[in-house]
Amino acid sequence: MKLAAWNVNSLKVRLPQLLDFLAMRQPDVVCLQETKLENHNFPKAEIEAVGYQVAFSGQKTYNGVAILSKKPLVDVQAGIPGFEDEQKRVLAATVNDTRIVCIYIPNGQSVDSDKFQYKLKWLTALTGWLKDELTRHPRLALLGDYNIAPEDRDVHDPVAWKDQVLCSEPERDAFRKLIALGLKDSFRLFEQPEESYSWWDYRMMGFRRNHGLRIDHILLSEALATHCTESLIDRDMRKLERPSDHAPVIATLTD
DNA sequence: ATGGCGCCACATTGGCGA
Repeated sequence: MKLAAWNVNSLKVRLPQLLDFLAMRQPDVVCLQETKLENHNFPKAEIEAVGYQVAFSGQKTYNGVAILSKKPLVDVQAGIPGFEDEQKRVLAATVNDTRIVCIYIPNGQSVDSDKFQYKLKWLTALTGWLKDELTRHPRLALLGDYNIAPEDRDVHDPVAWKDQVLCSEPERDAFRKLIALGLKDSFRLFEQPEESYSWWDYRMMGFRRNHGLRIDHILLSEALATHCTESLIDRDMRKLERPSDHAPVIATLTD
């Protein structure tokens, strides 16, 4: 089973690239973030036409998440239970016996902003819910845009980014609390190229200069991690015309 | 250096992302 996560930065604009990605990589499950579409505008027919079922939770302009799957999606759940949130950032569904949790963690803007406090509260709520979810679903994958670079090696310029949003200690501590639930960062299960990133600023030729951060992740529960054979960042999608600023991340599991 | 790019909307400028 091949799992993927991709922040598309507007599915309306990026639908052709998504269809190319599906055709080229043939993922079994894809978690999308920043669809930026209300549900009635979701391109359901176009995606179903190429062999995927879809579940989505969107809103106008900002946020929005979706799960695509070749196999049926069951027990679909939007949002974190018990956590009031207008922003559409979480979607969970079961595929076969695997629980797929698609997340778009808040950006936080800057460490001294209200949005940063929202990010930390959000992460606490997510972690509390996942602890329960893991007892119900030992086979669980947590995929998406985390807006956290877990370590300095995930940052092109750790000195410039030190204590800045996406790299600060409170955010990295929240990431470690997710790991402490028994989740593995699939990317780090394998030897990887130096300076591997999943997001590059559109500005100042960020991609060409590889000025990036690794903030998109696929975390796997122990039961899934032992079956993971590959995990990579698909930089090819970032090279296309009108790319998303994020590259897809992919993890492959044996059945 | 608070610039730069890309997307969106009560749009032709401002908010937001990361």
